[in-house]
Amino acid sequence: MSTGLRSGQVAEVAGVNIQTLRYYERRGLLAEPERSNGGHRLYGEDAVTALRVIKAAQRLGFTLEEVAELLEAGRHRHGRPVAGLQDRATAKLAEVDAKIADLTTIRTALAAAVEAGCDDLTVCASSACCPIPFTDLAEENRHAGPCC
Amino acid sequence: MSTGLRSGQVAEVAGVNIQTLRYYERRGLLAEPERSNGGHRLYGEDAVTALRVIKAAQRLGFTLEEVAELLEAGRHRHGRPVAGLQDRATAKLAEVDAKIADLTTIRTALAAAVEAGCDDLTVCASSACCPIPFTDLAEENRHAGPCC
DNA sequence: GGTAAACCTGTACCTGGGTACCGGTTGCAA
DNA sequence: TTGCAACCGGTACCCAGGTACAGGTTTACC
Repeated sequence: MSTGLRSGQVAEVAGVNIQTLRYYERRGLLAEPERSNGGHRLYGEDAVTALRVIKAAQRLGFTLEEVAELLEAGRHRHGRPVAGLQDRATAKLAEVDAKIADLTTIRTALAAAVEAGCDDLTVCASSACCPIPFTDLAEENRHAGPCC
Repeated sequence: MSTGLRSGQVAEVAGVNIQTLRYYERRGLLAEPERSNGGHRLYGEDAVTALRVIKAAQRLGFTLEEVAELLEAGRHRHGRPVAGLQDRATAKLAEVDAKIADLTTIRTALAAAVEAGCDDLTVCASSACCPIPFTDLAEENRHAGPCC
């Protein structure tokens, strides 16, 4: 049996904190590795791959909870696609689109404020000529997303 | 002197929680209002405006801390523009642009994964034909922003 | 066999933006 | 005047995704 990588090495290679490894293990994202006689963790190369997958999924907008489910499903899939991966990815895509749209609105307002040379927010708020759409901004729900 | 609005009314009109009013007061975002003899808060109409400003600024991407600074600066400006409002808005604009760019990258990867009908992330990670750019995703720093 | 670095577990803390609960007052109307 | 809703201050808790610290063991190298 290969001796395996120690936690510090895995953390270094994957660019994460050692504590994060243990955190992911607790959260069920990372399989429990072998141990040395003394109880130190000994990881296989696959742990590094697993970390890359987690990081990538996170970047794609999945929460750790969702990543855990996806990985769990992958663990006992038998040739079949992971339940809902396609659906979830499609839903995420819609979320990302919504976020982009929202940020674009924000961007427009911000650009207008810069353009108009806004001086003081409080004054702006009670001046008719300020381009910042205070009311609209306050009204749209804050964390864009067609979410639950 | 006008009797003023009670906290429940302000909260209702501005669409925030009563606790939030007190929270903003603690954070220095909302001026301390008058009090009734019994110690109940009595707000003027301007409090509602102030809340709209805060909410708008938040939506524009400023943190409460930044909003507090901006308002504080506005409080003792004497005709001059608020120190740095233009600069900060411009910087925010750049941040927002960076975020949009980042989300666009994400969107592309996500769309590719959907398009390719990806089945299982773990399998994808070790298959050369998967379009998800695992390495790139993991490498780009996670919270897009040219920030500090 | 000594010693320093790496590792172990468990628990507490961090950020940001609030929200909830508690036991005790006030305000207002009938 | 009595009753109940609204309010008060203070403190604790929520979310996600980690990070830090304390105090004790193990590993690795000389």
